[in-house]
Amino acid sequence: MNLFNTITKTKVQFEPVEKEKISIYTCGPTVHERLNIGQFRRYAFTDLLIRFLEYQNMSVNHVVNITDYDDKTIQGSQKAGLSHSQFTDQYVDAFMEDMKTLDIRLAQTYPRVSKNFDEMVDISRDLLKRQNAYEKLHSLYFDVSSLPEYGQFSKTDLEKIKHGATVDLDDYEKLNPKDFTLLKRVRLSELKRGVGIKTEWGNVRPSLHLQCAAMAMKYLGNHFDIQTGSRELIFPHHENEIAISKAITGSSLANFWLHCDPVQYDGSLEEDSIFALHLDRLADQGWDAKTIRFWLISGHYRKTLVLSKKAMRDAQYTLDKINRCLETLSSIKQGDSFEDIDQFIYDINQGFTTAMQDDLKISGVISSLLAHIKTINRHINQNKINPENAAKILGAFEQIDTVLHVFEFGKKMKYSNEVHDLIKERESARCNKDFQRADKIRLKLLSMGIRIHDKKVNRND
RNA sequence: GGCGGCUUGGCCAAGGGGUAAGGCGACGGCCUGCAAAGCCGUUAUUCUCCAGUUCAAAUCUGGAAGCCGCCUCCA
Repeated sequence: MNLFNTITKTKVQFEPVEKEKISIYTCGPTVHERLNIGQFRRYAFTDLLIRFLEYQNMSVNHVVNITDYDDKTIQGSQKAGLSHSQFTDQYVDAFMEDMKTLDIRLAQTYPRVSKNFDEMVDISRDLLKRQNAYEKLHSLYFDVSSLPEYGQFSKTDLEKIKHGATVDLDDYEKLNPKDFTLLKRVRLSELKRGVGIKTEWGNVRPSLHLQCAAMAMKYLGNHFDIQTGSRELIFPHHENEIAISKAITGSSLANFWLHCDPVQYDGSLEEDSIFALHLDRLADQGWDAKTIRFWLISGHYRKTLVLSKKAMRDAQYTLDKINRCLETLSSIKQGDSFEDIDQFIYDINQGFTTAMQDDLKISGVISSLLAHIKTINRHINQNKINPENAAKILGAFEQIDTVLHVFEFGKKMKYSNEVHDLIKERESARCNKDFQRADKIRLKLLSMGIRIHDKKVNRND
């Protein structure tokens, strides 16, 4: 399998450190607010990766950190008048709930920053000893000049970056603006609220870079397989994480670094900004969780994904098309035998596997699926599929869905009695050629959200 | 100001030296009581623009424009 590795900036054959036992770290959320839909792309593409590795019989140990201790959570809890854990717990719960809704495979571990301070302090001490870090006014900073390869990962030329472009340099006391914070001394007001970890340098809180580096090393070791994140994390966050790791162990932490592109929102979903588009806001607008999931994974992870009403509608159309076909397959009672069914099943599997192995090329997956759907529909039209054939095909799609998790199988329609009666009534009206009445019932059913497809299985759309 | 990425039909999206997959939409046909669904067919002489290399460029090279990301406390 090939993956695009940010270290080499090319697609590289993926070789696990330990055969069939893959370790993956993903930069998790800061729990000071509800995540918006765009922020889930990172987890969605990682989900696709993990489930595909598992599809290929590898076991995956996945770690996602929870940043529950930083400026935003500290300030947020103060503002809300809650204890730190009261404040962060509600957003951790919301995050887990949303992950469940999006059917994203749970990680093995969700370590919290607030429970792993010791390792962060240890690393800082180590860096200080190795002279990769220095103390200034009760804060610890990483000395970037101590690491010659610093900047290579993100292709950053330190001579050319504009210092203070995104932060106010007056807030820092670093020797060199290029250096980054490891441990930051807490403010007096924060100290009074009990914020901060006691160390030999004073009461401090860890920087994001130190947090991720420490937890990745603690839970997955000094050298593991894959770290995933979003493109905007490459610099400075991942560059700094790698710097910490290189200074201590000489390794770049993960062998493979994967980054997804951002989500762009066009403003067509009842909110001006994507920040207001939480998962439940989309649900309120009638978008199904599987549709949202399909939209999230349906664009290649290294391409900008557009969020719009049309994009959601397109996702739903495509998904419906596939589901309709699957549903028809499952209702086949008799038919002629599908010629070369085993070859056809093989093609379905190959189409999927080949595309996924090429850096998770989901567009290839979808176009292959749709081509096969077309073939299946053609055979159904000609009555050239028998129940055994249908079961085999459904089995192949079920296999694929262990990775995608978007299809609907054997969705048993729980029609109310009223609906049942209406459908029956319409059938008899049609038999009696009372089409006016039949059409009226069809309209009524439609208003109830039920679409009638004659000569096919009645289904709820 | 620096670094990096992207730009393919009305829209979404493949292809990455050999003559433009697929989906949505639109149009025509089959099926249907009519629809819907499904099937069949049509829909880019051309890939943001300009120049170059080549027998051959959407694909390679150089330049321009537009959009996007990052520039050390957003993760």
